Parts: sequence; structure tokens; C-alpha cells
Amino acid sequence: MKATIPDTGAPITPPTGNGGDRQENRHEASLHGEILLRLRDYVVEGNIPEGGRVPERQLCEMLGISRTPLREALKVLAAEGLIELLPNRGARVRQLGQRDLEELFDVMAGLESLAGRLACEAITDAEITAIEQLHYEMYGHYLHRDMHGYFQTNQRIHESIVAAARNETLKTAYANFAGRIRRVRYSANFARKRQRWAEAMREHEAILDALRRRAASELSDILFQHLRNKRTAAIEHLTEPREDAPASP
Amino acid sequence: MKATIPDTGAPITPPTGNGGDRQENRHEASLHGEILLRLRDYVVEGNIPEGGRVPERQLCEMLGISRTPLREALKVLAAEGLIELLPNRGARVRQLGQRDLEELFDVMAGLESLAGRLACEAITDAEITAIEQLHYEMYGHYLHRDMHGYFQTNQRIHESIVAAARNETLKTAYANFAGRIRRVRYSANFARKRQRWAEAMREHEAILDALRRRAASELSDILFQHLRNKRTAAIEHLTEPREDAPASP
DNA sequence: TGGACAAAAAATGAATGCAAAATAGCCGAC
DNA sequence: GTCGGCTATTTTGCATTCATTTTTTGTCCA
Repeated sequence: MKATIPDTGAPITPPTGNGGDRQENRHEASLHGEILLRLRDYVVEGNIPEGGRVPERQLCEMLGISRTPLREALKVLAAEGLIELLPNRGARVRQLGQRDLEELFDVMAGLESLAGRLACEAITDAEITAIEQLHYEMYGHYLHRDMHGYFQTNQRIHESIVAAARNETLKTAYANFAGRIRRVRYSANFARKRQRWAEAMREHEAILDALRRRAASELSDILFQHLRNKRTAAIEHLTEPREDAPASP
Repeated sequence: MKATIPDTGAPITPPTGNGGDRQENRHEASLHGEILLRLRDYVVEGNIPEGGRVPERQLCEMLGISRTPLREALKVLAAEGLIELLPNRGARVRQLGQRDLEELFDVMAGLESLAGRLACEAITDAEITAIEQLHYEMYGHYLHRDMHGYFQTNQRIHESIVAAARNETLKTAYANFAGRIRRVRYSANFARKRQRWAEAMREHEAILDALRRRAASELSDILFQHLRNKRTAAIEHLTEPREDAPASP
């Protein structure tokens, strides 16, 4: 009954000197900011069913706060596209149809494509070496059929490229869209099809190659295609989810 | 400075609340939504000086509402990156340094580049014809040295490309970033240098050409470069905001 | 005169209260 | 037994109120 939203290890400790500051992080000090972070994680991790109605009152009890800061956080989450607010009818977790997912993947593809382009202008040899390191690590996961490790390392590679672009605005936007997709991933529990792995590994090698040569346009193309292929795999998996146990309440 | 926010149509509910008028509302007729739209336009149009402090109290009086819906709108605007909220210190219009502008232009470049790529997959001949029409119109403005008309038509062309991408998510993100830049443009009153015009016209012709051939990668490159050049011109203009006269390369 | 300290004033952050709308619950009619 | 209308409860939207924090102002002393 007391379903408390997990305090995600990010207590009220506010003024972190964290390097990768997000541009809205001055919220962390105040209550509504704290709520915003907790709720966002909570939603992204798929703890609320798709389209699920979530009465404010209940959330307030779960969080131990009044409705005012909660409502402020909800407005922000709605602006971020994670939930939708129906007038006089409360907040629902935004449910993404196939078309929405396609659009999201394409935007992600565009952002990564851009990140690659920009990275070619600014990336250091050391950063490339680090990414190569991640690549080998990922290759290890691939050989061991460790899907979870593979997936995480893969994500770190892409984040490294975005970081190498030296563009905080891009990084923020990327994080936002990534969150929306991750939410679906959590609840639908995407599994990359095994056959896709080999392709993905080859594409990653091509990415590294273009990155080493600082071939901006080429890298841009490769990254877009890479994400496009991811999109196709994900959509196929969604329409035919025959690999994991579905989670339906 | 007692500026009133221009009332864009229907007035909002009188302060006494219990007024007899019924809300003849549509979806977004909720108060905070109304406020959000008005405030966003107000900020985007540059009516508040950079970094200017805007006491909630004053805004409430201007809008004739209480602080609750106003604060909700402010949170959203902060999430959109138009303003920043300093803890316990109120809302300020976010001021963009040169680096911020560079980042914004690059992200815009990435989004338009993506839009071009996607448009090649879905655009119809009729849409291309419409864009050609706009192109000729813009050429007319160019010949007449009508900077304002040129600028508007140019914007419509880019919006048409984004629309042709058939991606609402992209369109929304594009509008958001465009708003941030437009705000700067309003207050700084960018003027494109004349010499840049000729280049821009040539680039637009290349864009049209690639679009006709549905050459996705090529169009993507051209659009990115086009926006990159815009960026350079804009930044130069910012750091050295003097002439409109032609300069020698 | 200028600076430092303290108190007053104002602004922000959050909680509570109240009216309107929506949902559900109930009863009667068919 | 089911459908439709009416009432009661819940829920949302906004205003108001309370508690801190910040800013300003005023005073005193060097």
C-alpha cells in the first residue's frame, strides 16, 4: 500500500560540481526539482503502465508532498513529452504507438548523425582510443552473448560520441529523447535479435573507421543508417514480441 | 516599465473569479495553457531584456491571474530553455552567449539536415513544386533587396522541408529551437550581410536540386553546410554588429 | 563619508482551501 | 436485464495563505 517512489540514490544533496550539468539542473535544490527528477526516473523506468491514470492525490501521498510542486513537475514532464495532461482529466503516461516510435528513432538518428559530424571537428585521439576500448569491450560481450553488457556498452559508445561533439544543447536534447525511448524499452523489454548483432558490430567498426579519419559526412551517413537499422529491428520486435515474457498486469 | 502583454484575442477570466462568463474553451483553454502561450510569445518576441528579472507579482498583475498557473507556465518555459529559474531568486530571461548560439545553430543544422534526409523519402512532386514557388518568390525579394520579405520566405522554405519530413516529433523540436534563436534575432535584429545573400541563394538552388533528385545524403550535407554558414554569418554579425554594406571576401 | 550590521519589506516556495468539472454510484423506466 | 438520467463523491484548476529566503533600507559607528 505504501508504494513509495524509490529514492534513486540521488538524495537532496544539491550543489554537485558535476561536470555534465544539464541545463535545467538548478532545480535540484528545490522541492519541485527534486520531485521532477524522481518522477522522471520513475516514469522512464516504466513503473507506471502505459496510459495509466495517476491521480495527483495518490502521487502526493507517495511522495509526501502537497499538490503544488507535484503539479509543477507534471507540467514539465508533459513538456518533455513523457506524459500528457488531459484538461480536467489528469495526467497519463504518454503511450507511444508504432508511428511515434518510428519518429523518435528517426530524431535520435538525426541527433547522433549530427553528433558524429560535430565530433569529427573536435574529438581528440585520446577520446577515440577510449571509444575503441569500449568497442573491444562490446565485442567481448558480443562473443559471450551477453546482451545486457553489450547493450550497456553500446549505449556508452553512443554517449561518448555525443559527448565528443562538445555541444551541451545537443547533449540535453539527446538525453531527453533517449529517455522517452528508454521508457518504452523498459516496459517492452526490447531484445535485439541475434542476427542483428553481427550487422551492428560491423556498423560500429565502420563508425570507428570514419571517426578515425574524421570523415564527417561519411560518419554522419553511417550513424544515421545505423540508427535506422536499430529502428527497424525495434519496430519488428514490437509488432512481433516473441522472445521475452510479456508484462501485462 | 509597465508594459502589458498583448492580449492575443479572448481575454482571460476576470480576477474576481466568480464572474458570470463561462469558459467557452477548447482544449488549451485552461488558464495555465493560455498563460504559457502568451508568455512564450512574449519572451520569444524579445519584450523582456536579456537576463531581465521578472517578478512573479508583476507578471500576475499584467495577466490578471494568481501566481499558481503563472509558476506552472514558468516551469515549462524553463524546461524549454527560454528562461532560467534561479532558486529563490526568480525567473530571468535566459541570455545566450556566443557559445550558446553556436550550439543552437548547430543543433538546428542537424535537425534541418535530418529533415532533408527524411523529406527525400516522403516528399511529393507537388510539395517540391510549392517549394520551388517559394524559391522564386524569395529570389524576387533578393533582387529587390527586400530583406524582410526574403527572410520570411526563407523561413517558410525551411519549414516546408521540415513539414515534408512527416515527423511531428521533429517538427516540435525544430519549433522549440527555432523559438530560442528567434528570440535573439528579435532583440539583436540580425541583418544578413549582403554578400552572404548571393551565397545563400546558390545554396538554396543546390538544396532544391538535391531535393528534386531525392538525394538524401547529399541534401543532408548541403543543408548542414547551409545552416553552418548561416551560423557563421550570425555570429560575425553579433560580435561586430555594424555594417550592412558589402564587404570583400 | 563610508561601511557594516540589523531590521523591515518584498519576493519566492510550498501548503491549504474552495469552486467547477468529471467520474461513479444509484434509482427508475423500458 | 439493460439503458438512461440524476445525485454524490472524487478530482482537477486556481486562488489564497503561510513560511522562508532574499533584498532593501535605515542606523550606528569608525
